[in-house]
Amino acid sequence: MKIASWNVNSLNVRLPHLTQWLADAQPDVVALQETKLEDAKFPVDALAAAGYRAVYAGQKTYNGVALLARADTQPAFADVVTDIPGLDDPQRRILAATVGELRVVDLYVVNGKAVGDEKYAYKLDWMARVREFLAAELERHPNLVVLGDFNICPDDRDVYDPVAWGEDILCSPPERAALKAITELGLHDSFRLFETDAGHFSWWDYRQAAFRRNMGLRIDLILIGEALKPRARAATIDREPRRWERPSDHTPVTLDLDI
DNA sequence: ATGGTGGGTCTCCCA
Repeated sequence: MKIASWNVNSLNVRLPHLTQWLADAQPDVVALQETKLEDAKFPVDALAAAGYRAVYAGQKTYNGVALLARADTQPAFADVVTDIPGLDDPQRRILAATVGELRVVDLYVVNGKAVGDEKYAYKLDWMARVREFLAAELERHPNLVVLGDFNICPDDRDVYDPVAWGEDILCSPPERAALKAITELGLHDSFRLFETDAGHFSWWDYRQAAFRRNMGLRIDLILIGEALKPRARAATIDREPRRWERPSDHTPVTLDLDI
């Protein structure tokens, strides 16, 4: 099966891109971020027409996450979770569900704005709470996939100009440590099982013709538990939708699993 | 250091 993650930056604007990409790439499970839609406005019918079931946790204007699964090949979603237990947070950034043999956790990690900002403190606290949640999920569900927009570059290979970027937001040592604390639970960055070179990115700023100049970052990740590691067959970053008219600033990342 | 572009509750906030 093929599993994918895509920050669409407004599902309202990007619905035509999404349905085109679903038809082209034929993923089995898709995690979306930044849908920016209230649940009542989620395009359930358009996605059903495209062959996909959906679960979603959205809000107006900001954030919003959703999971899609092919209706013809995948069973209904089960055990849906939309909040980190014990965290009272109105921001819709997490969505967990079981799809057949897989437990899937979709994350839209806090951006953080700038090192030292109050949003940065919220980011680090949120990551620590997510880590606790994932530790519990991993105990219950060995076939765990954690994917989404992590808003953290794992290391300097994931930054177009690591010297210029330095220890700024998305690359600061505390952010990287927070991500490492999650991967050290036994969650592997699947892209790095197949590609060790620098220069592979999933996000490019809209400004300064960053995409054309490949001035990007790799911040969209698909992490898999130990049990799934031997089942991983290929990981890709599909840059094609970033070339389309009026694109999201992120492009889809995928993982093929022998499952 | 600044500003560039794009999204939405659209002359401000967020990324």
